[in-house]
Amino acid sequence: MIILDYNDRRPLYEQIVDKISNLILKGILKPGDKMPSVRNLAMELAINPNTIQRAYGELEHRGYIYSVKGRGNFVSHSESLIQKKQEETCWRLQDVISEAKTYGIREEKIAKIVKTIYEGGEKDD
Amino acid sequence: MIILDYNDRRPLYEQIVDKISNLILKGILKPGDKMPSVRNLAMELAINPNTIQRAYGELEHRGYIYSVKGRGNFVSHSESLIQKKQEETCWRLQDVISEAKTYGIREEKIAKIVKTIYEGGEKDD
Amino acid sequence: MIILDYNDRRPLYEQIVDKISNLILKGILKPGDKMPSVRNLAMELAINPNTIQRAYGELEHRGYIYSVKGRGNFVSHSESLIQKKQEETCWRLQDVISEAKTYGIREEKIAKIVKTIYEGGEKDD
Amino acid sequence: MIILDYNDRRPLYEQIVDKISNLILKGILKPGDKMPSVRNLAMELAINPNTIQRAYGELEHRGYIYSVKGRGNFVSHSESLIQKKQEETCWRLQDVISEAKTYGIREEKIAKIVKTIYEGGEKDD
DNA sequence: GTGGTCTAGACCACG
DNA sequence: GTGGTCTAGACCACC
Repeated sequence: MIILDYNDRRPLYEQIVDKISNLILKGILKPGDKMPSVRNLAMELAINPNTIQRAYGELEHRGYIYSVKGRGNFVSHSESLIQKKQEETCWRLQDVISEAKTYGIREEKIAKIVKTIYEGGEKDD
Repeated sequence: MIILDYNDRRPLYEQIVDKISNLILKGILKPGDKMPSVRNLAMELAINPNTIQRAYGELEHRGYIYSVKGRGNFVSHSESLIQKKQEETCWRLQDVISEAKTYGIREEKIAKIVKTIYEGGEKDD
Repeated sequence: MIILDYNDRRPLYEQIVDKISNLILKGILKPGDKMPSVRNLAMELAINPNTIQRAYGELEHRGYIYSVKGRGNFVSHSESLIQKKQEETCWRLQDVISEAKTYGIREEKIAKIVKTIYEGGEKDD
Repeated sequence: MIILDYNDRRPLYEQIVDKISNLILKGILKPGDKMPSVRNLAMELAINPNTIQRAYGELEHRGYIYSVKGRGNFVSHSESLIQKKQEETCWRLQDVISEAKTYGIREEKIAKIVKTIYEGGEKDD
């Protein structure tokens, strides 16, 4: 379900946070679902439980999951999260498009990219 | 000419590389121009000369400048660089737009963002 | 009668101790009343009987209830308990008010809060 | 400057976060001040550097400090923080006062406590 | 079995 | 020297 990239310069725990929060935002992990236990996921990914712990801590901090001692971690019943993600994505869009303009990429080129993505297919990291 | 952001979590040398390469790509620093000396720039930015050295090294590595022993560093007569930058930007565009699609941002929304950026002039960090 | 909050980070048994001791202090459970049996309450709350057992143990330890072998648990004929609770609350009052002072909350503000609470009736978690 | 209480049930890192954020809110640590280095503070408190690291991480997360790699941690130029603290304190005030009412503490009693604290002295944990 | 905290010690990147 | 990440292994509280 999660694949770590050891060439990625970002820390492992951050990769995990990203991957899992995406799974939640996309609805693959649903509110109330039980997350894999810290130790299990650590084994599965062949990394130290502390690293998972940290990722889960961050996810809890950001409101994606909540933990119940002695029971496990669960996906939270978040609502506004998807909205927040959308806003953030809009900011990034503006950044990249401004950059594109600065370096002389033509407006039509962007339109074309948008079109191929929204019509054709997918691309799902 | 360059302002460092100490809150930025990226290393200083990377910020400098970014800023200078942008100045070159935008044509503000022109091919053949002499770069400020390592020691001068270090003084001006109030940081360690090692850090400038490293930034210049990286810039040379990427082909933005070249150094002449005993004379200083100079902006390269690069052409393919801007093209490379454009390609890179295109990849980022595709990434972000795919993400936008995934999280349910509508195609028109993006078109609108593109339009406002390409019509009104703005944003030139 | 009791609602557990799985988001609360405190242990379940502590929540139960709190809730029940409050019911006793408020006079909703009266001295001599029979407590629900461990197994019944466990079923009702859909949790492990061990947890109830532990809560009852703690309540007995604090003098809120007493147990009679083979017959069940009963609310104590406590008097000093409410006094103890009052004292404890006074300490907390002092703490919070001192803190309020430290961070520049004005005396009148507190007076206002006290007034609204003691006049309007409210808040009975 | 900081004293740890090993009897306190809260984790060490949380105690540290509390203590330091209070020092900042009270103005004892001023914006821009350099924090003690992770290793130094760890030595001074005779605990593991990781624990300090975690406390600093949390403080950064909450906006009290910011870190510059290779340079150190610094108190941030926060503004709204004190306001946030005040609001939080107000909520706690309401909680405790409601509780006081529930357990039959008289309004005058509270007024008296407030008065002695705001007139007489201190109490500064 | 679960999560949570802490220690000890290592390694990296940055200045 | 600084902060940041990760591992290994321990111990605790809770269920």
